Amino acid sequence: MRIGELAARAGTTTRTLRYYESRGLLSARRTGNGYRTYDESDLKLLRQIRTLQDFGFDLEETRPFVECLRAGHPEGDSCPASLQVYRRKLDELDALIGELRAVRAKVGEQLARAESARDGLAADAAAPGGPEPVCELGGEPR
Amino acid sequence: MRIGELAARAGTTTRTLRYYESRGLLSARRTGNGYRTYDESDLKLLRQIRTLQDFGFDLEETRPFVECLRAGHPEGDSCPASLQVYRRKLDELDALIGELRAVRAKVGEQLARAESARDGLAADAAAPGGPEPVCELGGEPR
DNA sequence: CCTTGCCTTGACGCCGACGTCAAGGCTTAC
DNA sequence: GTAAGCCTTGACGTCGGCGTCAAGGCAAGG
Repeated sequence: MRIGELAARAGTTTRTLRYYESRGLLSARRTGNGYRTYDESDLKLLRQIRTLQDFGFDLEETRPFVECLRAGHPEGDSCPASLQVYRRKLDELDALIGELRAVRAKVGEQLARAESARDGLAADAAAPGGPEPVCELGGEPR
Repeated sequence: MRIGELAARAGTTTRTLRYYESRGLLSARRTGNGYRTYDESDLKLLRQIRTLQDFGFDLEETRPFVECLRAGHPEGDSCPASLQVYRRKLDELDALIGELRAVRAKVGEQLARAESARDGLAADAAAPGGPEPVCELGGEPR
């Protein structure tokens, strides 16, 4: 099949396929007139890349999977290098999720504080004296 | 104070401050020789921006906080527009965290599947008999 | 023959938040 | 006077993953 069909079947664009080729992730045979041709194995490879991309892997991280498939393995993750990428990605995800939860907690705190400050503005103004009763909600949302 | 000192006190660079100014987030008086000058309120404003940036807010999202401070409010989040940004960010974070957890689960699954496939492979190889039982486990695409 | 619809390579555009270099001016210290 | 260390504006570079032209070639149908 030619590039347009492959792109359509993989749910992407020809531009993307040429880009992958430029990055050395996808290769193509050529017909007499210079057109790229692909077969089912290329589609499989492409789908592997797209799946990983959907998971948030960047292109370079898909390379081991691609090479694994090219080496004749049944799946892109049939090779140790691919498993390593999985593991690294899991660590990254855990770290990122942790950071995001910490940020979420802080932003939640800020919101609560700011809201109670607004609510408490009248109360504070009415009750002078004590040091800022600034909302001790240590509560974690979620 | 001049731009270098402000940058140092805020833990950032002069380039960043000029960039903020170009984006209309930070303003500066000028001395006779054209140098920018800042005061403590500018530092406060800048720190507000940096804090939000650390939380992952993009620059545009800090604008309401900046305008709130400029309007004379004691805190950048003393204004409704800022609270709205907080709420939007909380929603975004929740959504993002949810997606990441879903991805984490899927990647974890893939890893487990691939690892057990490898284990199975070894077992198959160790077992004398069939010639090349190359992995019929898991989901075949297509 | 002409249009339509594929395909080719090449190259610039985009986004965000700056980094980095260029070329030059002011001030202060020695 | 001259070097050091600030400052100025302007402009191009970075990173990823493509989008979007531009200019042209090839194949098939009417």
